[in-house]
Amino acid sequence: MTIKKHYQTKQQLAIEEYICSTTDHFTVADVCSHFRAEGKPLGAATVYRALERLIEEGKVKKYIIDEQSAACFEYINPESSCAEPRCYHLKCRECGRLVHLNCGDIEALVSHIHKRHGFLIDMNRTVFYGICDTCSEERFKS
Amino acid sequence: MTIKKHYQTKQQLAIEEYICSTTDHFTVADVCSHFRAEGKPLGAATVYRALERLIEEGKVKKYIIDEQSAACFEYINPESSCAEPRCYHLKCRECGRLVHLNCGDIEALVSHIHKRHGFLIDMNRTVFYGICDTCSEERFKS
DNA sequence: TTGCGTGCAAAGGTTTTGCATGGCA
DNA sequence: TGCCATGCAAAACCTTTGCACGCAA
Repeated sequence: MTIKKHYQTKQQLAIEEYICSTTDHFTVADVCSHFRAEGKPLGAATVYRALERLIEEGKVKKYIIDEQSAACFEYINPESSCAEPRCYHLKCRECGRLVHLNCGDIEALVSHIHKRHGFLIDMNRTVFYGICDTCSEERFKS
Repeated sequence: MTIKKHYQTKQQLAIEEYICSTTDHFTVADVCSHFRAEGKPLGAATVYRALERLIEEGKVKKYIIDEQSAACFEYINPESSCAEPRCYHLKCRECGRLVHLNCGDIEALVSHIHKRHGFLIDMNRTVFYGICDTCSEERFKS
């Protein structure tokens, strides 16, 4: 296996700059329409390929919200707590909020499952789905 | 809103009988090819519609494994362990295999995160991504 | 007889791939 | 100059929908 060279292109920089400016999650269609509106259209394939690379670099995460709508992506700020290896992600199904969690118990579980069940979980690719505290309080009120 | 009548057809009975016999998860394509092999082909639309109904009835669960492969379904035997909430899913990024895991430690973690971090994880929607034992052995060999 | 279910094909949407061209190093 | 990235279109894929026909009740 050979190491692939990585060229830095205008499109890639533009994409990264744009997604850095987003505070929320975005889809490939969002990125495309943003650049189309600026008169500098980008092919969807280019966006998919750029995001794929950013995912490998750990700068972007991909979320499956539901299987027949477009995938959601999110920029991971390298200076935020997410740059730490002990940062796990919880996604609220209700409000869509992404919660960061730093919890040693998760590491313990990953270790346990590796030793006892032979499966090595990659927490950078895994997202817990559920309901956040705010939304569960909302539910009780109504 | 009117209540819809529910006709019991041969196809629906056949589908339910087949998926009862599965111990694992299955896709719509699996169901179709099973009946095609038996010389009694079923339209995919029929299978989707039948499963949709079974989901409403609580007999089947649908898992989103990843957004561009087919959805996974699973029969919920009312008497089996899967009726319990202790059935978790691990997806191998290498071979794509979906592994079932029954591990009390996961429940403990879910409980811990709920109590200490206020987030209620829904394990029916959460899939752990990683590398399975078979694939990690393959890696060391090469 | 009523009206739901089926089956086929077509449409819908997202994502991937092929290939010629353009651009980075 | 070598090779990767881009862009366009086509393909691949899963899933839904429309419509005529069949079949359960």
